[in-house]
Amino acid sequence: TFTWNIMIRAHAQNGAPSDAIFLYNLMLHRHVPPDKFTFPFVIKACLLCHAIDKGKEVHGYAIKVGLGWDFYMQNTLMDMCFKCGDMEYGRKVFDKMRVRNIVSWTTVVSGLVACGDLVGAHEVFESMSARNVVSWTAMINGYAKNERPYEAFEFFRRMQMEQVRPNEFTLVSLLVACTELGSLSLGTWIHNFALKNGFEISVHLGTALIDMYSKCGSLDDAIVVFDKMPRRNLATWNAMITSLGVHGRGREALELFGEMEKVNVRPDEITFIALLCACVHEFLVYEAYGYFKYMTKHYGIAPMVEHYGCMVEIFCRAGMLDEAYELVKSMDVEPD
RNA sequence: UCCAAGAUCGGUC
Repeated sequence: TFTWNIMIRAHAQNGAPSDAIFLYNLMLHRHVPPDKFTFPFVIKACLLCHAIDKGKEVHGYAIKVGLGWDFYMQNTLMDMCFKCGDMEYGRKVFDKMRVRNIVSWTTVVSGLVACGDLVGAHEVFESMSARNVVSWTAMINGYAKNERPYEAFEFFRRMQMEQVRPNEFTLVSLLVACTELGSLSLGTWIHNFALKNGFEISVHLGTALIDMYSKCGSLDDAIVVFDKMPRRNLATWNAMITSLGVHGRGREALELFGEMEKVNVRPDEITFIALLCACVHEFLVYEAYGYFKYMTKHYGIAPMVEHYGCMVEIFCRAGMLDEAYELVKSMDVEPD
């Protein structure tokens, strides 16, 4: 059973959730008894496959073998229900739980947030007897993502009054709220707060800072953050390239792309949207077409409607209406 | 061996 668990977990966590479910089926077929560790892995795999019915079936089986009481299994099941959009069933599982821990409550809060039910999430949140940093961050993130930045900060204030220390996730959510507000001063305050409290400028925090500074109008601060970051990932590079392009520094955006390739970060479709946008701003028709072709030829990325949109725009601005029309006719995606 | 929260995807309308 131990070995089966390891294998199921490995597949569930490495982008092969259907193989994990297959292994589970095989396990039962060979009469290997699953234990309490098996079920959360399998249900997680069901979540990743959006196989909500299979997840419910696994749950039923867990109950049958007497493991229906397990926190981990029940919490994972709830998480699956909410993330697959089945709010009612998620709540039903929660209501039926005889004992709940803080993770159960927080899972419901973040599940309702994921379903867009901020009112319901808030209600559950207020009825919690204890809240940790994850519970608070789930609410803050919900408000930040749903264009309610003031409430995000109101919860942050309450959280501090209750002496709960924010973590990196909290700060990233607050930066999203700052970006929403367009408030450079508040964003800078969060940045200083992070530095004062000993937070490393990690990949996530750094990328959120670059995005915030750029969208709040301070490209220079974004560049400083980018240059200081000890580690960067694809998203970091995309954020910086996008920012340069948006601020009319398209040439530098293209140069930065060259650096990105030099350090062997593989660009994605978003990188090329950023590059084509940079070309649009600088009227670089020839370069844009070069990148458009290069994207597919060198990286095997199929152009999306956004890429075509950039190309059409740049052709039109250059007065090359025939080229624009030809391109639209050749599209293999639906025009928007 | 197990559970919950986070970032980049433009301009325009």
